[in-house]
Amino acid sequence: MKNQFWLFKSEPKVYSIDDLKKEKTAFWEGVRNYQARNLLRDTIKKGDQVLFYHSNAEPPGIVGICQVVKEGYPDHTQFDEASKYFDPKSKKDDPRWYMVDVKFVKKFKSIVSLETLKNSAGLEEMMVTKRGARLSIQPVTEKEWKTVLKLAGES
DNA sequence: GCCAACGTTGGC
DNA sequence: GCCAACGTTGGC
Repeated sequence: MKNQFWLFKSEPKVYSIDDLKKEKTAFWEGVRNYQARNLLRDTIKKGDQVLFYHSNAEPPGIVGICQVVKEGYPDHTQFDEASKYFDPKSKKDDPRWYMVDVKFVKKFKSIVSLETLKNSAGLEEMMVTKRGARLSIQPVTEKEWKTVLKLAGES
């Protein structure tokens, strides 16, 4: 199947593009929202490309690209009592939460800020530009992907 | 730090 | 199964 495009949000204070650059690959842990879980478990495939978005940042925006290297599997932090992502209601034989693995691809020379996204033609329907769009894993169209790369000066 | 938006929980 | 209360997200 043709690769799909996504946008993953992360708070840079928790996990930034620089952390991923340093570690090369990472588990995308801690997603605790059912809609996002369904995407991680069922829809996101190996090879899919991902815009890395910094939320709760100054400024918020897209800072780079990563790629899915392992498809959805149970998020081990849900069973770890020491983790802030621990979920006492999740069963080992019926895990509630899933994660994927991603690898670093590139960091943009400069951030494509949320403000820029909102002011760019062709991105009017992009989920992240809509108010109240809190979903941390969002689908991105190929057209939106290309537009963002152009804005970043990377295409 | 405020608060709007929205998801989840729990009493009934 | 409704919905009020509560918690979280995340821009500003």
